[in-house]
Amino acid sequence: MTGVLQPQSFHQILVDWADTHGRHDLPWQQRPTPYSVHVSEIMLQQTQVATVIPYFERWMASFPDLQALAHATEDHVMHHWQGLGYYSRARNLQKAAQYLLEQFSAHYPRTLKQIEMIPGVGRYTAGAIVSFAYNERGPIVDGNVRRLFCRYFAIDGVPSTSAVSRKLWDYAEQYTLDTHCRAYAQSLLDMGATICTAKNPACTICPLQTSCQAYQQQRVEQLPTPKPKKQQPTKAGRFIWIEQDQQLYLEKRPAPGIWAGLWCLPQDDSTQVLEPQIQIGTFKHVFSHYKLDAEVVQASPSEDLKGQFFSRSQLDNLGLPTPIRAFISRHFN
DNA sequence: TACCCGTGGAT
DNA sequence: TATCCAAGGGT
Repeated sequence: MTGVLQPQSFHQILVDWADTHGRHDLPWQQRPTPYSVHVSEIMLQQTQVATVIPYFERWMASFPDLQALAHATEDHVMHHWQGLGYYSRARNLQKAAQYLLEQFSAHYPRTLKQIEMIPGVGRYTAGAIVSFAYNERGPIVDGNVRRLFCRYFAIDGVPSTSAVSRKLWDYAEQYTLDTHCRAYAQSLLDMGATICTAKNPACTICPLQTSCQAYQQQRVEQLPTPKPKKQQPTKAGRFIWIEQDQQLYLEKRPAPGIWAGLWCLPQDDSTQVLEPQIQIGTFKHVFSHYKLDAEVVQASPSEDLKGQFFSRSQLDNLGLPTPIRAFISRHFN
């Protein structure tokens, strides 16, 4: 039995391990700038690396810098985010570009505190930007670090609770040195992604095995403490199909709310149906916190339509929710 | 604190 | 098929 390593040793072991076994070829690791790091970190929130890569490439080609993003149309921005989910990330990213343009003349601030004031940037993302873009000291706690630390230090309790979260950030502060900052931050993420994984962790080849407290206690599979989950409700939804002259009527979804900023079939939230309606079709969709059981019914154009009619080719340049785009592609034309 | 906010990969 | 969960932040 042995205790945990001191920060210096811990740091060196991870940096050395990552030099050989870490990831070095991800698109956002090539010539990182504050902007490219910022974009990639936002896209990577709750989203797998493989999913992000093509989105990142398209984004950087269309919005190569803060100016391009700040001046882009919202529709253009949302079209680039279509399918990634959590669409407030995209709207916040553009807000951030406008904020940085106005407040900092398109130069990212240098301090963690200032970076954390950028719309959509929290404590983790601020630390990541400082680490990856500036190669300066920026503690990070994300899902990877959470898993690694909960196991390495044998931290009990649900990580999202304030007490455990505070412990995790305390360890992050204590174990983040001011040397090899970029490599260390990346090593934490790589360890979490390839060794200290949620399922079937590769303890046998882990460079921290001998001092990992969960490993010594044979509790690797039990940590971090899983959050008790509640059953998600199923909601019924009704969407309206209005077609005229080979064009389909869509409305832009308001913020806040689901699919904010995306174009969508108008939703009918009234509970009572006055008359039998012609049904175009149905679809089901699963969100992170509820299920949607939807039907789409036909209607005729009325007076006060707030949205617009679009031809099929025009739809290609809009941001639409994934299940709505799928439904339309099955039923339009 | 608890909930809101999407989608798709992995098992 | 069901469940987990993947570089979180805002309210």
